[in-house]
Amino acid sequence: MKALIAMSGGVDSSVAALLTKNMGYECIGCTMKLHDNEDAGVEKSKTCCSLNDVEDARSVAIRLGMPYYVFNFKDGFKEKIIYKFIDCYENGITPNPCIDCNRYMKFDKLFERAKVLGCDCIVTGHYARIEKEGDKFLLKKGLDETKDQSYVLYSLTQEQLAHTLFPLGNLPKTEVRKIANENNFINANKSDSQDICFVPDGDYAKVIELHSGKTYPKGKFVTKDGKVIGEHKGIIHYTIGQRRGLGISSECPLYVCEICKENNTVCLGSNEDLFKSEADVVDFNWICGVPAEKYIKCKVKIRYKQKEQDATVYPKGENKIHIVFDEPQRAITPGQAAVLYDGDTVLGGGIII
RNA sequence: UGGGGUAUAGCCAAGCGGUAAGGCAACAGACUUUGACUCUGUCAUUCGUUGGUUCGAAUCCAGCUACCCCAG
Repeated sequence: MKALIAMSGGVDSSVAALLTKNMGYECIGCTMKLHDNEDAGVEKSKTCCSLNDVEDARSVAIRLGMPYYVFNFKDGFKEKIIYKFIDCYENGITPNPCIDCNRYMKFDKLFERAKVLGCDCIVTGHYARIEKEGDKFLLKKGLDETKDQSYVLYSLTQEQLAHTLFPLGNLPKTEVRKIANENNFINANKSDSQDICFVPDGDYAKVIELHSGKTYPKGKFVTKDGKVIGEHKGIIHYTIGQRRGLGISSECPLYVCEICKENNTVCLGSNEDLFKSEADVVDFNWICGVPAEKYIKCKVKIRYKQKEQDATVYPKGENKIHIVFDEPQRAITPGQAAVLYDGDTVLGGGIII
């Protein structure tokens, strides 16, 4: 059996590579070159695919005695992730590029590449599990609840699940670090990645302006009854539920309640104003391949790092659902993923509109 | 121009003779493979200004300045 291992240069994928090799697979290590942070004039090591990261990945691959390649996926990444990211923000929507990257890069382009190289499966360092039940593959949470990444993998199909390995799914993060240390991996104590990889300094709006070549017009901050209370910096700077950076002082903290692209306005209100009980979700992927036949009671996560919430889900055709939460949820945000769980098992997920 | 009122941080604001609360904003950390939320921390040696009274003044008194209101 032959495996293509996606190595970011971090601890997780390095340990995943080791474990895959130990399972007896013939392994090929690779790193996807997705963008150039160096171009943006930033060199920060906390992100994926910088030169340093490539060197770290290569170092581990060599130590493990496996061939190692760097794939240039910059064009595809720009097309599928960065441009979509920009498009969302321009329309007052808040994207999750990590999910798109998994979907279009790791489990599509890289998947294709694996086939070309004659690999039977691809391997990543995600904290999630794949189990087979009958003739269906199940996507389950990582055993380490604090690191579980099943949320960002909801788009996987049966075909992809059948040819994917998540060697870290059963391990706690502490154990992964320990294995890395025991094997003297160069990145054993490297900090976890965070922030959007193509936005290394946290200023995503600047990156949008850089890539789009546009500037975005200022507009009005309004209250829900239409009163103008200030000027915003352009709608790309805001997301639902946001408090920081509004620059408006008032009796109580103000939060972004609504972004209106048509009027170029941002509606502000209190924390209470953010709670809603229903959401519509499109582009929905049922992991098992077929929609539920009727409504189901399950748990739903509407953002990464949120405890899943009880809800009733109504399937609407092949790839849409309507969600009614038992308790109103704070800041249900268009563009973010809603992922359904039955216990540890991911039922599916889609994009909130 | 008369009469009255108010001046405390970027904004709002407590303080009423004993050594500058609090909220909002901002900033810095923590958290986090998205954006957010959240949490922690920082943020007036000085109270419009100049004098006076007092052991001690943001607090009391007087002048000046600015703004607001009512008259005209």
